[in-house]
Amino acid sequence: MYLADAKILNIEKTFECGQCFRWNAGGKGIYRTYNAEVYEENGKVYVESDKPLSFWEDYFDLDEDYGAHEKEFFVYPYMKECTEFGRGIRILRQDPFEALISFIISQCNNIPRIKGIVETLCEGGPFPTAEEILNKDLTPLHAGYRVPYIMNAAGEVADGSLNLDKLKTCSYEEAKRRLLVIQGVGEKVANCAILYGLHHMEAFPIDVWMKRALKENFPEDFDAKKLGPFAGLAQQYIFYYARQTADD
DNA sequence: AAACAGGCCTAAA
DNA sequence: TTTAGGCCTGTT
Repeated sequence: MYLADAKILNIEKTFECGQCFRWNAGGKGIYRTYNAEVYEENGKVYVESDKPLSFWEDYFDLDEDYGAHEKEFFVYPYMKECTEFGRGIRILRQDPFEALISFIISQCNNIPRIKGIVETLCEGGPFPTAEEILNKDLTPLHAGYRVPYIMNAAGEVADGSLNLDKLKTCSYEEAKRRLLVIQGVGEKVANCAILYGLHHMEAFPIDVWMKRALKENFPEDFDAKKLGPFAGLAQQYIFYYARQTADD
């Protein structure tokens, strides 16, 4: 199925900019995850999957014209090179529960290990539901102190005290206030869950990489709010640029 | 061997 | 309101 022009959707950047953990390179220009494959051919991006095209158009946020929002980023001149470098990244509309659990796992971990733990949790199938997680033995994850955090979050979702779908429709502030109550969810994890899982585009997660990038390349009085309602996209450009140009 | 990795929690000022 | 130390585990 034809999905998008590769200029609009760059799959390599989108899957490797750090927002998701289950898409993996499956050959030249091909990315796979459970039951789906996305590939690029002659400047066009295609998807093969049981799910309908409309699902993927939504998943890749293709209705949104990112170019129209990028102008707001340039209140900070450094955003020019970040944006140029990252253009083609789409902020994925991921499943909120999967995003929440994945970013709980991400704390104080590196990407290969995060991916390993998430894969083990999925056992080759779809991402488990909250109920399935509660019935699982998580020992094989070797996720250490994060395990009780995972169990606790799954418990809240399973018993209905945390309704993630509802948080999609309320304000960014309200969603964050609710998520911060969960044990193991702090400012950073909450913002990741909100941006990648709830798609509130003003969320601006700051991790150690972002902290360094902001300190080195932006004024002392940097304020994410000045980037406008799509600050989360700006964050992705900054983060991706910082990581890709790091000399390690 | 010791330090660190895409944080968070708690205790203490 | 900010800061230090501990936390599971795997890798360098």
